[in-house]
Formats: sequence, C-alpha cells, structure tokens
Amino acid sequence: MTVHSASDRKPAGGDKRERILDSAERVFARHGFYTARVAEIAREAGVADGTIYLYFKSKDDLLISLFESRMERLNTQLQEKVGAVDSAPEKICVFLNSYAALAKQHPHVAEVLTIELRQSSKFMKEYANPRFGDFLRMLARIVEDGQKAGELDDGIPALVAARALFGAIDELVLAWVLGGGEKFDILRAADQLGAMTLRGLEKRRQP
Amino acid sequence: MTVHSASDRKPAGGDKRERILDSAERVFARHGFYTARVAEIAREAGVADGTIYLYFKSKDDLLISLFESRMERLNTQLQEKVGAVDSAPEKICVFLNSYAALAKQHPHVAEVLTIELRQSSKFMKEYANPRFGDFLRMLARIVEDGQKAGELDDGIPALVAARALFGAIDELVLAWVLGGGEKFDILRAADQLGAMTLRGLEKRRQP
Amino acid sequence: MTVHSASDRKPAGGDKRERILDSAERVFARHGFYTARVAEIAREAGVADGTIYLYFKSKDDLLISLFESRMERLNTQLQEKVGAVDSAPEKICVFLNSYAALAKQHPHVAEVLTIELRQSSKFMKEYANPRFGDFLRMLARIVEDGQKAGELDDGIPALVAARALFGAIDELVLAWVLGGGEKFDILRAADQLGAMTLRGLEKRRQP
Amino acid sequence: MTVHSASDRKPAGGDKRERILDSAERVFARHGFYTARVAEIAREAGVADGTIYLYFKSKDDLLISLFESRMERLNTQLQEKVGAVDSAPEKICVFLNSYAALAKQHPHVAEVLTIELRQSSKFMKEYANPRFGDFLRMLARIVEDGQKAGELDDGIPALVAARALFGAIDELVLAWVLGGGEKFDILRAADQLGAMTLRGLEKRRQP
DNA sequence: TATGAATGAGCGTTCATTCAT
DNA sequence: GATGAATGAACGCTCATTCAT
Repeated sequence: MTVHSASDRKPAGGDKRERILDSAERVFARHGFYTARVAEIAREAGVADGTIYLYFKSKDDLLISLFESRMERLNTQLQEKVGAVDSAPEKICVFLNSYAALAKQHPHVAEVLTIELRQSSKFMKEYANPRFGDFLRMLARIVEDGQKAGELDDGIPALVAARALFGAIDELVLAWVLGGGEKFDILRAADQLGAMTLRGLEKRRQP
Repeated sequence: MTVHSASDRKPAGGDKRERILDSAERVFARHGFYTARVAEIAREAGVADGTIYLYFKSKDDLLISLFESRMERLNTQLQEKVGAVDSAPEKICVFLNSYAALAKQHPHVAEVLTIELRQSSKFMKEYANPRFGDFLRMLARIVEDGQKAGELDDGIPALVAARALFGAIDELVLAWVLGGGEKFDILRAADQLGAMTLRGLEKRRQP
Repeated sequence: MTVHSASDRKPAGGDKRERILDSAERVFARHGFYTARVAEIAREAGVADGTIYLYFKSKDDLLISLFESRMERLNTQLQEKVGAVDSAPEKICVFLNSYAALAKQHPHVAEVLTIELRQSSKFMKEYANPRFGDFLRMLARIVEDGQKAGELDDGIPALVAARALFGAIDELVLAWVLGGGEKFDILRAADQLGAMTLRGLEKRRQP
Repeated sequence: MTVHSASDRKPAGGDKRERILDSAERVFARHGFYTARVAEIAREAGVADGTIYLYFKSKDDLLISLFESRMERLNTQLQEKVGAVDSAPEKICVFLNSYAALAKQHPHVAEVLTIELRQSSKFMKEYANPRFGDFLRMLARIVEDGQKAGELDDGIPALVAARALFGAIDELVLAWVLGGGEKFDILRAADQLGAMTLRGLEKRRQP
C-alpha cells in the first residue's frame, strides 16, 4: 500500500459507483438486461435500491453507463497494444488477439458487450453508442492506413473490413463465453482468424 | 364436404398460426422481444390475444417457434443455392451472398435473427437452438470438405472458420439493417467479404 | 326479481365501472386522494388491481371521472329541484336546501367534492373541471335572472354572489360532514343561510 | 458584541426556522402538500434536507406548524382591525375586507390555507387545528355580540353564520388566487359580500 | 448544529396469461 | 376453435427520514 492521497478521503462516492457498475456487469451477464432486477444489482453491490438512483438516472442509464465505462477501458487497452507494433497486418493480429485476451480476462464484460450491445432496438437505434463508434473507427483506421501503405489489399472498403473483422472475433468470443470457456482456446482461435483474414482461406496454387 | 388432403386438415388453424408468426416477426423486429407486446402481435395478426395461446405455449415459445420457422426456411434456401455450385470457394461465396440476399429480402427476419438470437442468455443458454446448429454445421461442412479436398487451407478448424464467417456476414447484415438499408450495398459487401476471406486481406508479395 | 332484459347480458362492463367509482368514492372520502391506495379501491370494488386500468387511465383519471360522474348527477338533480319553483329567492332557497339534502344523502360524495375538489393545485390548476363550471353558472344564472327581474339586488355581480353562496353552503356541509353529521342539522342550517342571504343579517330599523 | 436580548439566544436557529417556513409556504402553494418535495423546500430555504428535521418532526409537522404560524398572524391582524370599529355590522365588513386584503398581500398563504387546510382528512380529522378554531370563534363572537346588542338578526346561530361567512369569503379568495389575481378585484368583492350579507340579496319592497 | 449521502418501505402501473362464454 | 375481459404477480422508481461525519 502506498501513502494515502487526498483522493482517499471520499472513496465512498466513486467507490460506490464502481461497485454498482461491477455488480451490474455480473447481473446483466447472468440474466440479460431485461431479466435482470435492479434489486439484485443493489444487493450484490451492497447498497440500497435507492442508492443506485443517486448515481444513475434509470436502469437504462445504468446499462449505457456500463457500456461507456467498459468500452472506454477496452478502447484504451486496445489502442495501447496496437500502438506497440508497426505494420498493419501485425496491428490486426494484435487487435484480434488483444480483444480475445481481454474477453478471456473479463468474461462478464464480453457477455454484456456482445449480447446486450445488440440487444434491443432501444439501444441500437435510440442510443448512438459513441464508444462503439470509436472502437470501429480504430479498427477501420488500421485497415485504411494499411491499404494506403500498400500493405493491405484495397479491394474492400476499410469500414466493411472492420465491421466484418469485429463480427468475426465477436462471434468467436460469444461462442467461447456461452460455452463456458471450455469448448476451445479463444486465444488460438483469434490467431487462426488473424491468419485466415490476412493470408486467405483459399489454398494458393503454385508450389 | 370435399376430399381433405393432409394440408387441409387445419386450414384455418394453419393460416392463423402463420399470420401470428408473420406478425410476431414484424413486432419483434420493431420493438425487440422484451419490449414487444403480445397484444400488439395479436392485433396485427388480426386475432384475439388469447388465440395466440392456442398455437403457442408462451411468448417465449412464440419467439422460439419463429426462430425454428425462419431458420428452417433459411437453411433450405441456402442448401439449395450452395448445392448448385461445386468448389468450396464457390460455395462459400454463394453462401455469403445468399445469406445477404435473403436478409435484404426479409429485413425483419434478419433483424430478429441477428439481434434477438443473441438476445438474452435465456435463449442462448436455456434453449439449444437446433436450427442454428444445423446452419453452422452446414457452413462448417463446406469448409471441412474444402479442406479435405485440398481447396482450402486447413490451418483453422472448420468450426472456428464457420463461426467467424457467420459472425462477419451477420455483423455486416446487422449494420445494414440498422442503417435502414441505405448506408451501403449489402450484396457488394458480401462479395467483398468473400474475396477477403478467400484470398486474404494481406497484399501478396511478388507472384 | 324482474324479467331479464337485454341489458342484463353484459352488466359486468358497465356494472364494474360503477362499482369501481362507488368504491373510489368511499376510499377517497376515507383517506383523501393521495393517501388512498388503488389496491384498496380495487379490493372494495371486488375487482383485481389491473381491472381498474381497463376502465380508467390512471389514479388521477379515476378521481376526475368520479368528479364528472357525481357533479353531473348533482347538476341534474339541482336543475330539477330549482326548476320546480318560480321566483329567484325561492330558487336560491331550494338550491341551498337541495345541495344540503344531497350532501346528507351522500356524505361520501360531499366529502370528496368538498375536500378533494379544492385539493391539489394539480386538479384546480391543470384540470378545467367543466362540471363544476356548469354548477356555478347554474347558480349565477339564477341570481342574474333574479336581478334582471327586479327580484334581487344588483349591487353584486351574479358570479361573485354565486361563488360566495357556494362557498357558504359548501363550508357548512364540510363542517357537518367532518362533524360526523352529529354537530347540527344541515338542512336547518341551509334554510338559515338562505334567509340570511336573502333578507340580510342586519336587523332592519323600524319601517 | 452587543448586548444580547432574549431573541438573540437562537438567532441562527430562529432565522432558519423562519426561512424554512417561508420556503414551505411557497412550495406548498406551488405544488400542494402531497406533491411538494421536502428537498425542494430545503433547497429554497438554503438549508440541507436533514436540517428541516432539526426544526420540525416531519413533513406533516411542517404543514401544521405553517398553519399555526400563519393563522396566528392572521388572527392577530384581524383582531386588531376589527377592534378599531364599534358596531357588529362594521366589524363584519372590516373582517371580510381585512381577510381579503391579507390574502391579496400574501397570496401564497391564502392558497395554502384555503386549499391545504381542507386538504386531506388527515389534517381535518386527526389534527384539531386550534388556531382555525380561534379564527372561527372570533367571527362567531362578533355575530353573537351583535345579536345580543340587537344589531343583528338572531334567526341564525352565530356559529352557523360565522361558518357561512368564512366559507363565502374564502371561496372568493380561492377563486381570486386560482385566477392569478386577475379575474376580478377581491377587495371590491369582499365589500359586495359584506353588503349582501348585511342588507340581504332580496330587493326590499317599497318603504 | 448542520450536512447530504444513504436508506428501504411502499406503490402505481404493466402485461403475459387464463378461462367463462 | 375463438374471444377479450379479467387477473394479479412483479418491479422500477420515489422520497421522507436517518445518521455518520
């Protein structure tokens, strides 16, 4: 432990908000948004029902805030990993692998993001979901830069490639999560997806 | 009374069941499963609320039945299209393109399958979803056969490739549906995905 | 029992609405609008909680509907009584006496109308309360006609006199109701109010 | 520091109690008792929510205390005005006029007293409301003394006349307050009510 | 005294499901 | 079979009140 800083004085407030988010993460992963009970989130967070409404406007807002929080963390971590390598192909592999690794590390987050994100039209249509936009643009940017640098084929629009890549890795993560993490090795699958995507599934003719 | 054929046995009934499924398709697409009201489905189907329970055990059962019905149709149509070409690479392209074409033709179905299928753990965990298994196995079989025939690279397990491919095309369809079908051409995107998957995103160094 | 008429077939619908209104009348009188529980109204009406919402949009709507219903009946009955006499002074006496008599007959109604009508700004400000307007205009019309006919002094605007008269008799009814009907004779008080209003409280100096 | 008088003992406290009452007066007038939020009263008083409970036992107690405070002031002021004239008829006119004038001066008070006083049975039945009793007795005493002095007709019990008079002027004030003070002149109306009450609404037949 | 974050009991309302007709 | 009025369990949210600081 380090010396206590001023920010230790009122950890309660920030702490409580985090505890509620953590609890919501688990409960939404367990039951899904609609089936989840606010009372259960409160109980697991160790706060009263009403306390949740001191930090979040509504159950909807709680889910949205959870998205924002986790996507922000995800984006930061991916950005970091991806920034450590140079070529576009490498970046793509690192991206896929890191996404899988983070999902493996936080299976509840993966479950919520993967399932609830698509969830109801309510969130997909009425809520802009800016962090997911950032996420997709980050991936599209990698592809676009690689195309401009001549590293990647430009026969496919960067955003389409990014969407498809996300869909592919996300589906793998979903299958892994729903299988309880025991059906296959998600990290290896991510590598295999990277290889397939970059070098192609079709066997090259020519010896 | 005239001679009754098998399909004549429950003409009114069968008709009503279909009308309810059609209505559910639209309403689930419009509102999402949890936000959808059984009464609205009944109204649009032109039947009384209670009538729905003569054909389906519950709202859950209605969604499941809708899945079964639409996935069955989807599988049949894909099977047909895919059976018309010979090589694995061709089959994959046809598969992707047909999936996109069917989604374009039935956007409500696409919306329901894409969003609600992943929906709540309720359905992903408690309901086996056999038709979706058939769907995935069909795609995995194509890959597997191609690998055995030496047409496709076998560096990736067939089921992993199938999952990834499904995730990719499904995500493209989702983006297309949520964009109101106006953001891009889903058929072209499916072709681009096919090319990328088969030949690889990475630019080939010297032939 | 009489022979069943056609209207006996579905007495349930209209019957139920009336039963809910009757129950609301008692419960609102007993607890006041805000303290009254919808569940208690349902219980006393012999229906399920949800049934109330088949006939009324909300608890607010239930109170408003109760106002409309009872004021309408009140207006009709007053109109009838007042129409039976000719001169304005007589009409005023009959009006006051009938109002008191009806309150005596339906003390719950009197309590609700007298207390809850003024209740919260919610109803006095946001809800126009057209029947109460009718009520007041009926009384004002009596005064106005009497003034035009030279029967009544026109030193006071008819609407002001009507408001004051209503306030006076209503306050007497309120005191009577809150006293459990045992503190004094409300019918006699109504007569005394009539006499005072018409002939004046001030003792006439010798003619 | 200056010499402390008795009222200096709890200057902050007393000040805060008054500020809370003033705020409650406005907020209750604005929203009605039940719809009013304790937090809003605290905010407008410039104190913390909890502080209110240092001065008042509950929200109910706050309303009761407000009644007591305002009725006490009202009674004192009316007493003063009424004491300045001699005859019963004059006292009655002054009473009505002063009541109207005070309502005009403090419309929030008028609104709270007029509406909330009748409010819920909770207050009319469980709370004796001694100050209102004083108020009524003051008016009844005027009438009674006038009757004994031969100035007023004794065909109506003093308390009934007092109730009716209060109801009349109170209703006029209510109408005036709810009309935003713009529909008519409440002072003139009070005078007209005084004249009508004393000399009678009925036109005298020939002298 | 004063604060205001935290509490948790309480309730209006919804809606999937039932069943008498 | 078909209806749709009726049911009642369930839950998100509010807000008066408390109490550790």
